[in-house]
Amino acid sequence: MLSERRLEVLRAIVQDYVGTEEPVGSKALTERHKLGVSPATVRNDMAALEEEGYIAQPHTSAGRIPTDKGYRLFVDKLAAVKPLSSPERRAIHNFLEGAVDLDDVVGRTVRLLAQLTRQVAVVQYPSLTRSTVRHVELLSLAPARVMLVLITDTGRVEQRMIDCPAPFGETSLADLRARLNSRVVGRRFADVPPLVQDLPEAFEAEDRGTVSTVLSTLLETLVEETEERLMIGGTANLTRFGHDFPLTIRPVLEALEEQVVLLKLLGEAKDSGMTVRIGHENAHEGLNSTSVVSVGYGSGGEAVAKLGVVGPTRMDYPGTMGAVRAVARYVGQILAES
Amino acid sequence: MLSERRLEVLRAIVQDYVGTEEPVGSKALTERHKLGVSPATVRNDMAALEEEGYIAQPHTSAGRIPTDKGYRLFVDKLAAVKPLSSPERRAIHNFLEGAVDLDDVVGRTVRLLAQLTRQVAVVQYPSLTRSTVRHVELLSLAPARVMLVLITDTGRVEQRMIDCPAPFGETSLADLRARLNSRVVGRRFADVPPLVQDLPEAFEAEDRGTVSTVLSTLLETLVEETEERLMIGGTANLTRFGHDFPLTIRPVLEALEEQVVLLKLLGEAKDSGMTVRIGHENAHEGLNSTSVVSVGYGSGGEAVAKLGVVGPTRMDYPGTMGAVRAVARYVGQILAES
DNA sequence: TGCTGGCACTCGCACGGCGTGAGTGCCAAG
DNA sequence: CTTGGCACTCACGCCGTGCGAGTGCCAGCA
Repeated sequence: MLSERRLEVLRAIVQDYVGTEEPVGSKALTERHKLGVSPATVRNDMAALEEEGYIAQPHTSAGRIPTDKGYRLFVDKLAAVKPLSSPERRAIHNFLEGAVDLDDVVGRTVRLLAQLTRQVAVVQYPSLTRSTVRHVELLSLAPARVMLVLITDTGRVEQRMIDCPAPFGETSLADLRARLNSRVVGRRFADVPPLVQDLPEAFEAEDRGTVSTVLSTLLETLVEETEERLMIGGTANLTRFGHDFPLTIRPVLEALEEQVVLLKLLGEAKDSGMTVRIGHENAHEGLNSTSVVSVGYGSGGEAVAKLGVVGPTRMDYPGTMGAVRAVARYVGQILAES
Repeated sequence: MLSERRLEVLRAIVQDYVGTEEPVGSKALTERHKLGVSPATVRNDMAALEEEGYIAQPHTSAGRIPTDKGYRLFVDKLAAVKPLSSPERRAIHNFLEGAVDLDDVVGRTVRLLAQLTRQVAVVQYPSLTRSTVRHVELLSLAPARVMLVLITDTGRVEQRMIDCPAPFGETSLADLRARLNSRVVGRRFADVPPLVQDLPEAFEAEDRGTVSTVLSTLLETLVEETEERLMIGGTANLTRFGHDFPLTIRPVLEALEEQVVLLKLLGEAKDSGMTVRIGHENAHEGLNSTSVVSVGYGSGGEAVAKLGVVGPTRMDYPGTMGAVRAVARYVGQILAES
């Protein structure tokens, strides 16, 4: 177990390195932090910390920088999430307040988060699986062509074109629309399937094929079409990464373009509470020199999607975590209102 | 007027510089191209071209590189758009063929274009103004709350929440829905306003306020909500820009994040035919060292939106223009089919 | 008049040696 | 266990040099 002071030294190293982006030495440390000991002592502590793998030197006889393991210890034990100032909170609220629809909410959130953290922001659209049905609409576009429109409580709208096996009359359509809505409105997606299973039986034999087709399309939309979408922003902040550019930035940009990768990334995070993945903890290779801070958000008490930021492992964890948490809360609030 | 050979020299300079990314000298030129004259002659020609402002030397006694003006002359007079190979065409077609909805079409297009040109691709969603109405749906969510859903022939779906001035019955709603659709389905957006103007008169006095509200929301959606959306991709290709990184890439990433800037950029392009804006011809400062190749595309013969790529001024213009034009054609085709 | 080979000149760039200084590890004393 | 002292180590920046690609000019030739 590391002594109290050694942890303090680690904390100081992380803070200084995050601030200056330069390896930090024993002398500079004692000058900037009142540790109450001499540089020589700090050197001993540093040697111990290095032994344990919490810090490393880029070159012999240069200062130390934290390792992934060091950052991990820092966020787990040494860092308190920094709450935002109240002007900041107000700014967030005002900024999100003006949103007119779901796209706008997500768009504003992503810009806000990018600006606040000065890093790359990722916001997942509220997931379909956990939300509830607000309305199902059926439109007859042609005798044997129906459009299914699904509206969710988070304001998301999905539409599907359906080619029916047989012509389907207006009255049957209205009947199906009414029955469908009376059964599923207000229900969570996961609960829908058993509720509509027996619907075909209520119809004439000739219509049953179409009803089944519509139902299966609806279920597909609910389940399979839980293909999550997301929005990213603040990629320009990547230029602040480091001086050794192309090598660092390239794989990150590539990873960000692969929505699949990002979705997996967010998916791996805990469902509740904040998740911080540091450097090599990220499965995707391109993100090995970045950290991802993510958290779930939702309209009710429950999380329906996740948002977060991607930045260099050398980031201001307390500040970033504070911003991410605050934004998630406010977005949840906004979603609940609309 | 420049002699035939001098134009030929300019063409050779552009081609070589695009290929090697290095200033090109007289000797190298004569070696790689059979100009039939000696380096000394080429030197004289280069001096003349420099005099006219078509090329410049980065440092005294280094090779020449084309100026914006030089590229302009090149694309206007010296370059033929390079048609794609037929395997490439087939690949485009196959890749776009599988799209399931509008988002998917746009997403695939942007990835395709980025991959093909190895640059940043920008695709505008089909504009609302020029398309036609496929269906208007009205849903009663609460006694005085109506949702308006607009479906366009390009597959786009827009929804709006409407708070009614007075409760609005199901029958009135059905009535309005029927009348509305019979008048506007198949119409171009621009033609809709006069067609619905007198609709309120057909309703009871108590409903007129609501009908007016719905109509004005619809018109707003049609016109004001022509706020174009767009999708970008291939930002990772920016890393191939140059060696003097952060300075070059930063403003470009920033510009790309501002959808407004991009929309203006595409808006400035000609409505028909391909537009190439080179370096400082771009109004936005961050894009002064990039060129933008854009073209309109549409489902019918007419353009409904634009797409293009953003790359370094030092780009393969013939190839890029060929790819952009080909992709635009195929997308138009796909849109017409669906 | 226009093209060519020759020639002297320029200057960016890569290379190698050198001095500097921040930072380290070790040690002996408090 | 802490502290001051001390010798050692490199990364980094600076500078001078040589090289070579490229230029401009000029005189000769078709």
